[in-house]
Amino acid sequence: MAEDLRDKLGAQHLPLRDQVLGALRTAIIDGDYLPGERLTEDRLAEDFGVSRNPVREALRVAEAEGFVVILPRRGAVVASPSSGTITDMFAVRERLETLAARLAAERATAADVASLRALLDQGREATHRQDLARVAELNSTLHLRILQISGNPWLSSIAKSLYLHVQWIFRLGAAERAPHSWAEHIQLVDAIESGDGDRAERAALDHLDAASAAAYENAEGGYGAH
Amino acid sequence: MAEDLRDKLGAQHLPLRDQVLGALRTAIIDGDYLPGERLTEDRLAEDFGVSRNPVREALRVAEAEGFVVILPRRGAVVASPSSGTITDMFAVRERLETLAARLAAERATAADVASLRALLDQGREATHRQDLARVAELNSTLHLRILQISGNPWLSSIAKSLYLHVQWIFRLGAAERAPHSWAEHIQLVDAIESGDGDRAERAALDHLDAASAAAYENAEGGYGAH
DNA sequence: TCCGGACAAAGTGTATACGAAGAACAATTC
DNA sequence: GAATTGTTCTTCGTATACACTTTGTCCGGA
Repeated sequence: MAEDLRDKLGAQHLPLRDQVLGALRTAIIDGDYLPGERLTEDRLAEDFGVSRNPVREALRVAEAEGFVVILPRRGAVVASPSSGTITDMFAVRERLETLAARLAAERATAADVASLRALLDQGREATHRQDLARVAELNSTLHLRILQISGNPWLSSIAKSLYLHVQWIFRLGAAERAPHSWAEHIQLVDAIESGDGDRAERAALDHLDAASAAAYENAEGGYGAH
Repeated sequence: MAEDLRDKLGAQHLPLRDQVLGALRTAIIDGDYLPGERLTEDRLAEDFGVSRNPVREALRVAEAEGFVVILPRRGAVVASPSSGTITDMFAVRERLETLAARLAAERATAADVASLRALLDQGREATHRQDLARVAELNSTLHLRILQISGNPWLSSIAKSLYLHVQWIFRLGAAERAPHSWAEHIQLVDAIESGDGDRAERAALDHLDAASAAAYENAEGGYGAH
């Protein structure tokens, strides 16, 4: 994995630390670095083809985001999401994503709704094609888009971070939970379009409950809480 | 301000980056560094008596926490909380702190309640003594303690970060909002002790509404949204 | 006076090297 | 076998260097 990441990183010219952070997040979410795995600075620096400084800066942020745990003088390890973590995360998500749905319903413009519908269409199509990776991607995009439409930057950034962790947990369990969630998505977008905040909240809640149930099922497979 | 901070930093032996981060947060919240003020790495390094590296790492985290804004190749400036920020923050806090109150009500042990009551007592006493700084401190401690009792680390860490920003906004407006909030606090602790989640949520909501109103009033004074 | 561009200064982004100190683990000693 | 001692691996922090951007200044020309 050292080479492909290094190549990708050379291309753009965002600060290296941000590229490293992005690559690190992705690597963790994708399971390239497994929970509990030790991440020494030298190793990461070599994997990403950069010096230790950008790595260190990326690690601190990754710690703040909950992807790694840093033990002073002992270094960083990939965090280990436990089943307790899942419960806690969904409890918070329930509060935040329902708020996002409400705000989105109250504030969405016609263009916003159109962009959501477009994602829905693409999702249906991708589902038809059995393109699970694409479906998962559209799923994310849809959620993130709703957060953005909510127009509350705090809400958006916090919920986004939580959402990344949800994705991580699903990936670890190797499940996609693709097909059955689109019906819920349609409900949600309909509710947002209606402008009815209560209804949007309810739709979001239904969706979350289903997602939460799936997460548990998925976790049963056991990627280890330890 | 360089000297006193430097002295404090030398004492403990947490990683320097964490000490710097703490000192930086405090300096920003206390208004030692004002919104919009430029924070060059060299300047901070000198203020805190450390080299650039720990400063840089602290800055990245401070950015993630929303205290500073970093523009690539242009450096960091202290963030400028706008009145929109206040609205947005309280909308999120309303969702999260009510959840915290509910969870705390459902999970608090007798010892937990006792520790809250102790804080309440100290608060009443400090109010009597007109020791506003101490009152503010106890206020924070109480809130943070409730978050901790909620037993949800995600909730706790997110709400804590938001709470710091609320403090910041109050400090910028130079208001303390000390006396009148203790009655609400007592209601809240009573509700937590009762174990009634709904009641605790309601109490937290009342408290938040009052705090939010005060924040607006405070902001009217105008520390500038720009 | 105002504009535009050359030039200098300041500051970030990144790499590298080095020393000190802590943690983990193995080897050795009693 | 338990305690002690070394050794090694790393992190943590400092210092230094340098390329590259951004910013600010100064100057000449319209």
